[in-house]
Amino acid sequence: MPEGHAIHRLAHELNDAFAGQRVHVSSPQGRFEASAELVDGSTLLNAEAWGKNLFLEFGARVPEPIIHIHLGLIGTLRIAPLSPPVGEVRLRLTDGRLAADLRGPQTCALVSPQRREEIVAKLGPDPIREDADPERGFARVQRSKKSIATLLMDQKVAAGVGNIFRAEVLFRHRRDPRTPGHRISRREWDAIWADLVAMMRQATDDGRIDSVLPEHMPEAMGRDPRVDPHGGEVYVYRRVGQPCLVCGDEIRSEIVESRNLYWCPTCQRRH
DNA sequence: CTTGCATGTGCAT
DNA sequence: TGCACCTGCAAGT
Repeated sequence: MPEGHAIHRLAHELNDAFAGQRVHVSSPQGRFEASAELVDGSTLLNAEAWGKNLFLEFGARVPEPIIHIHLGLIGTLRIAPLSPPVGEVRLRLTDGRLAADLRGPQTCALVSPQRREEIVAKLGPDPIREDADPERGFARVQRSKKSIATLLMDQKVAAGVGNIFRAEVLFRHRRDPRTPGHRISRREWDAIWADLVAMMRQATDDGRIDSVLPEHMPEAMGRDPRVDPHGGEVYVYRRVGQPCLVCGDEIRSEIVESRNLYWCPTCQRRH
């Protein structure tokens, strides 16, 4: 579920299902019960995504209560026809026809508009948002000795980018993931940013990450047509030991800062 | 049945 | 750098 595109998609789905309506808000599991009661029966004004963060704005009270949700690694939020909750449902929104169930989030908290601004202020530009300023991301990259792979996972550099997008965008730009940030030129950053915008917005529309370009389609390379469990066609993500779709060399992986990093040692060089 | 792993983050050491 | 946390699923015993 949880890279930025999935959160933006969820915001759209929640708005389509509930925005402008009064909703019943509950916490079947109980862990969010007191806060759920405070907004129960009020109108969902808007659901908005910022990077991997989701904000649900409710009316009928001043200041407006906002539910801040971050799915973390394992959280899910799914909308389905109303039926009795199954398992550990932290938060449920329902209009009587559809129900949105939140499970296993890293964060589900009632916050004030001020608090929400503090959370947003800590984030860098989000490629999916129209208001994003890539300059802020480049400023951090340019003065850092950290690798571009590490920097792309930094939410202050590009909010919403996760392990799949960082691996795929670096492949698409033939860039060695270990290249220090200060060696990334302005021109290259602009190209990487533009690609993140394109890939992440497409993924938001599609509900899956397809990074492989038409000229490298897996069929042409004799690849097993089964797509990765994350639900898309990728060049390097989780393809350790398999042949690169471009050069045929074996895709490598290494754990960097406790996350798996994937890359093609032949296609991705320090140039 | 048990273990390990996952598209993530923050805090302690 | 390591670990805790949140949950579900797949693979192993």
